[in-house]
Amino acid sequence: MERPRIRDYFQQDLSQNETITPKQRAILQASLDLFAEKGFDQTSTSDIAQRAGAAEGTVYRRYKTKAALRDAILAPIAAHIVPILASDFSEDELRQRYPSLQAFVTAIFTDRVAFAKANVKELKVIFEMAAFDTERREQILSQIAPKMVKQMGSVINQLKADHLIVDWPNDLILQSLLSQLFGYLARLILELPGTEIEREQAYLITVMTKILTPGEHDQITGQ
Amino acid sequence: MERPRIRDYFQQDLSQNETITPKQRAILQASLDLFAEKGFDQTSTSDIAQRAGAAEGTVYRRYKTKAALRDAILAPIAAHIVPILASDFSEDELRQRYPSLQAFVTAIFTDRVAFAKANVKELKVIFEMAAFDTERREQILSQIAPKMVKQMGSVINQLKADHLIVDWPNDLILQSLLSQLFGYLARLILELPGTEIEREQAYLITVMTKILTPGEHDQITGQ
DNA sequence: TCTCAAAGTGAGTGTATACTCACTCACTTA
DNA sequence: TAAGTGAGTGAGTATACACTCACTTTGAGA
Repeated sequence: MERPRIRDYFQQDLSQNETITPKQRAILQASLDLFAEKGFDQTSTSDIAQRAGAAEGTVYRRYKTKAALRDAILAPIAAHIVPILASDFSEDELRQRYPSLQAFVTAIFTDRVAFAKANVKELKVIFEMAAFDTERREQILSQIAPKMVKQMGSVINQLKADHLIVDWPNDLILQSLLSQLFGYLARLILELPGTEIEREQAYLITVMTKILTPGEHDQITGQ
Repeated sequence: MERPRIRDYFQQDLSQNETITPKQRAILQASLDLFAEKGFDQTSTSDIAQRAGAAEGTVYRRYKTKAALRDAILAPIAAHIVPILASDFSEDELRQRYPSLQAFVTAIFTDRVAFAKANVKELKVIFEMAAFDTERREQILSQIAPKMVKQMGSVINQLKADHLIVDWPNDLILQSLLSQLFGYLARLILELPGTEIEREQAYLITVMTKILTPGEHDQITGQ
């Protein structure tokens, strides 16, 4: 495995923002926690102040509005976390040819799942935003989607050329893989009764491999 | 196809509630639309009154609180729509043995997808609730999940006995199928750039069939 | 020890909005 | 036609909450 610890990006980014005081850090943390627990609208600024052990005025010292506070939380997610989850590959990885399909699937998804697990709260907040802020959703998607299609696309094309995977349109392939990934993440985020997570993860990889394996049933029906 | 028009349940249920006046119906419809467009918290009762062409007082004549209004919308969804989507089969269908895997998958999902399409707004509202109302989510799930596991389980067991599908644990099979279904629904609900929906639907069935088809790669790895 | 700037404070303010209530009006029944 | 009923109304109320500002505390540098 040996891949860089992706989870650090977030911490990094938060502390890079000039010098952030302990109080302000507490406010960010409390906001993130409360937004994830109750949702943005259900969280009042006085809730935040209370949880952070600060006065309400302190919340407004750095962030002019409640929305700006939310944005300060979402910014590093949009800037680092989402691209990582959605598309970024190291150059090494892109150039590498995968010996087997299973190797590819394992390489791509293992660290992403681990990363998502480490950032459940952030994902919850960003999903809430994505659900009703149409404009912002489209903005983020328009940045992510083409990159993802392009980067994943080149790997997929390689695998296709090596006859390691099924010959379907790339967007359809991506859709079914992402569905599996998000189905799994949904269980994490919503804390659904998730028997043994380890077993699910192994299964996830098996299913994805199976979807991609070339075979006789690959013709798309009903066309 | 020839299956009963499931989408009528909702209309039915709404009008069954004693005698509902046109104004009250307009208020329910406006609420549903606005909740789906902007979310529950972003919608004020005066918004609703305005959209419905009624006075704000009229909103409160039948529904004592804004939350009660939301519940009046969610109740029929929880009572009919979600069970239909999630589990209910006609007795006929349960007794029937499916000649092929593809026939099974097609039968199960075609009408569900059609049904979901016809109820996008309702699904959006119920998903919003499910995201942050932990208690209610668990309540609904505890009603639905066992029924689904039991009903789908018996069909799955039959198919297993006939060696038509892979021999995985039922919950894992359900999870991967539902992931595909919800991945598809998410595109509908969020109105993501969805090239041609017809193609996607045919693909959905193909992928599900492929996941279920028995084969050599079926051993779950990393166990 | 004093000074100054920045961080922190919390009582106070304006506004949005959930909800109420005294009233009107359309309609039915006697 | 008179009385009664209940749906509909919208100005009014109480409250919660985002945001402000005059003031206090902290701590680094002289």
